[in-house]
Amino acid sequence: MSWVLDSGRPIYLQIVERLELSIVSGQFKPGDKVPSVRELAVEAGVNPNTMQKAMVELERQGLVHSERTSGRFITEDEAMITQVREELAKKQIQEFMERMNKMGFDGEEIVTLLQKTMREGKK
Amino acid sequence: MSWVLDSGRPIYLQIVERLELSIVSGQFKPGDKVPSVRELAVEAGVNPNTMQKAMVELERQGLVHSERTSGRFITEDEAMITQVREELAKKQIQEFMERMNKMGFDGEEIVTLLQKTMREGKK
Amino acid sequence: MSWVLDSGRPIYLQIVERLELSIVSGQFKPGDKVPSVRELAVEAGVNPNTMQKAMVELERQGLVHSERTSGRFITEDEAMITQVREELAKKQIQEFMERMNKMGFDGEEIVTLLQKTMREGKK
Amino acid sequence: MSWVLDSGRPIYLQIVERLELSIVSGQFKPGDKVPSVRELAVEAGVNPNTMQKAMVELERQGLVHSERTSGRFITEDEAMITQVREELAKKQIQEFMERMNKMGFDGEEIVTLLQKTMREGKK
DNA sequence: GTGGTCTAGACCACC
DNA sequence: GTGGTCTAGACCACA
Repeated sequence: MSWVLDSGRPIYLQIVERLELSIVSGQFKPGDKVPSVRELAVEAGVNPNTMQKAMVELERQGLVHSERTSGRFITEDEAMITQVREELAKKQIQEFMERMNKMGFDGEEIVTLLQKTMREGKK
Repeated sequence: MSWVLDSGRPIYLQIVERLELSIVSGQFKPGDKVPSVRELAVEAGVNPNTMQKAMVELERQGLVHSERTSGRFITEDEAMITQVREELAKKQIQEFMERMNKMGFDGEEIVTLLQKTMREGKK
Repeated sequence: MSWVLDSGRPIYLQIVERLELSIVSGQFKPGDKVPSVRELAVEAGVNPNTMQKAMVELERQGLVHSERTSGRFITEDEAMITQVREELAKKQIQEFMERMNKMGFDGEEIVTLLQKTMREGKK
Repeated sequence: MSWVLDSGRPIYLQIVERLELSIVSGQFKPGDKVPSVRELAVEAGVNPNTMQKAMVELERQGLVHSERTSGRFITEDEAMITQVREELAKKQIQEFMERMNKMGFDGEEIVTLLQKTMREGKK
């Protein structure tokens, strides 16, 4: 048993993930201007370079694009956003099932529990 | 947007969770002797006080109990373990659904995707 | 007429290009160990971060991969190298033809001159 | 591996080359008046002395000549222009072939690729 | 020793 | 003001 106590995860990747979520969940809409690297860095309490690194990654994925002097913008390619949304979902599902499996729940049990939880949630 | 970058979560609680998992998943079995606080602290790379705090919490829950002179042991009350197992599962499920909801997936979609993932996993 | 006097080109991209050439031309062979970021940075007279940025780009392309503690290595996927070789060639050709066109040479003339140059080169 | 990162090439020579191109490509026509050194220097964002040096070189080559009081003019000797055009072309070709050779393409391959590129360009 | 990450602070080009 | 690049120097995990 050797543990990494949370968050050996690079900050810039945590930021990337948060921004991906903001985009696929519609908090940022296609075409929206993204706040400047410097602003975001201050908000997040990180160095501008770290934020920059995160933005570069988002750009590589095609979720945002930068206009030299006017800022960064969310892609207007909604198919791209949908695709990322599905990738993120898949990742969430796999991690979730891994954790559940580790606790000894098999697929059917998971589905059953999930449906039960949903039913309770509706009440 | 104001961010806490990962894990303001107290270390000892992260440890508690990991130990709970080890127990409900059967890595530690009912009646097993738990390694000494010092050993565990070294393995986890944390201060013994932190590990101690984690053990106290597990005791409070009833998952382990200490025999004054001979050390700590996993509870033999399997019902208790089962109960914790289900609580943990419920927590996982709720967190999972929260994250999925945030991405705009509703309950039905989640179940569908999950079943699809299971089918793929079997191949 | 507004000029950028050479090399507004980022250093890290110039480095990337040089390394691509070294790889596709066989100076670095598949599986070869790449000198450490720090060594390369000293040789090139740049900051290690700049060299790191270049290596990350090469990695993204798949031309090299890094082994956490033992260093970086040229990919052994020769098809990948061949592909990059062809991309680089295509780029060279297009830039060349653009320049020649700007001087008023059309395709046929270019080929003719090129063949003439080759014949002279052989003497 | 020891690198000179781009363009130790003197600025005035880079300018000379650009002006040669402007002439042989017909942007400046035989007999045209050349803008003043000051104007050109401002456009290019260089020191007037640097631009002056470039003009002197062009004069040496015979591509422009200065009329003491009325300014500088492009030569009307079209044969001279043609000659320079061919020299520039030759230089381009040689540099191009050098680069391609370095990547391991031989003459025939180069011609083949070039013709292929031309065919694609026409579509 | 390796790669990877992060910070702090600077300069540039563009508009 | 924006994004982009670069330097200098630090710390970490891994083995």
